[in-house]
Amino acid sequence: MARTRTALLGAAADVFAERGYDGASVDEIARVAGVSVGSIYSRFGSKQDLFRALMTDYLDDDLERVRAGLDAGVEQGLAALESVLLQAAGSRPSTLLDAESWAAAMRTPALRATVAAHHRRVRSEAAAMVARSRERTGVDLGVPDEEVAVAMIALFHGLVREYRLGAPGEVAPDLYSRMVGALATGLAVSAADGPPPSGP
Amino acid sequence: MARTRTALLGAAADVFAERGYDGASVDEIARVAGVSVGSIYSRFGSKQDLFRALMTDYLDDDLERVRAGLDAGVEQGLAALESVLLQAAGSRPSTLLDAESWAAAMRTPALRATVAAHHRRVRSEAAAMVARSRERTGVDLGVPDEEVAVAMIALFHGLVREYRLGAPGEVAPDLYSRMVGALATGLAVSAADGPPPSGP
DNA sequence: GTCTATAGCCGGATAGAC
DNA sequence: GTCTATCCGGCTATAGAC
Repeated sequence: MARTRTALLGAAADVFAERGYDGASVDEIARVAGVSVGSIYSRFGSKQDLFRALMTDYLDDDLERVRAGLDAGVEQGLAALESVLLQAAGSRPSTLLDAESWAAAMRTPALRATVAAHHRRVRSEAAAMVARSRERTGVDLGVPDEEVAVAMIALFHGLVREYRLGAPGEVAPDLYSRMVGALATGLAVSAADGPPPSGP
Repeated sequence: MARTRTALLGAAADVFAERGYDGASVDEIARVAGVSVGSIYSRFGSKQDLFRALMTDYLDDDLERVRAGLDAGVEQGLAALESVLLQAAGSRPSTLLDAESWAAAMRTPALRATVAAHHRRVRSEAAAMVARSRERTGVDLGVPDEEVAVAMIALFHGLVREYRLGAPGEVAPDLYSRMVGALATGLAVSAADGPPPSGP
């Protein structure tokens, strides 16, 4: 039944996250899911295919989370970004799967296109959010929305990385919202002072 | 001889980077290094110990690169940061080993302390650089140097991640220096406008 | 210290009963 | 479709000659 598929993908998420792709064993995934190895192979055909299925699922969910987070940021202001970072960093499996998706994309040509496309979708969503903010506030940042989006995303992932590795309290959770705010301010000021390549 | 050790660590860097810890085989490392598996075990005792030796080596080198990059930034200004990012992102093995070090630290308790300590050292170097810039320019950013440092590091790693995964040209190499500049400007402006929690 | 050869194990995948 | 039992290849690690 479809129930098995869900349980299997859940178990796969936990085990692949905790052990990494190569470190994970099909046996353990089956055990955690409460089914037998045979079921995995009847449904997914191979360990790689199971991983691929998990990745597409995970990336879809991730895009949804990004959308929700960005909406919160637009509607409730920068302060809301603190909870977005806390939520993302709070889920250890998600954090590890995210890293795993990047590593797999870097190492497996077949996965690279999928993951890279996901990154472009996320970037595009973030850029749209920047555009909405820009239109609402009427402040021009002087650089393409896409570039602001890339910077925001990079800062986000980099902070989650530090946040998770460090001891509790080592990285302040509201650092993200404060730095995004400062970034926006800085870009706005620079744009107002001098439109980049024009005056002598 | 010590020659073997160097060759082995070089081969280990390449293979662990390309395959990941679990995906790498001792056999392949030996083959790439041009020695036999026996030599590895006589020198390092186990695959894990070889990996640990590689990590400490890699983290030391990384700290050196950070120092060099920060010095360039301080002396030649923000524009130099473009080449720093290009250099870091230009080395595929380094990028992958960096990700591997984070993942290993997250998953292996024995490695966590080592890698976390490295991150603190990097952070502290960056904070010292921020302090030097602050003293030189006389501009106060209104937040602790450490926090600016964390943000700069996070932005850096996040951008390298996007830069490497995306197609060539998808992420502009000078985005880092521009965004760090904007961040500094934004912080300075906010600090000048209103010292955070003081006025009514 | 470095090699070759091999032990011993573990994990991915399949066969075949139900 | 799900189970159990099994195959088989590859891996880490060691033994022993040089």
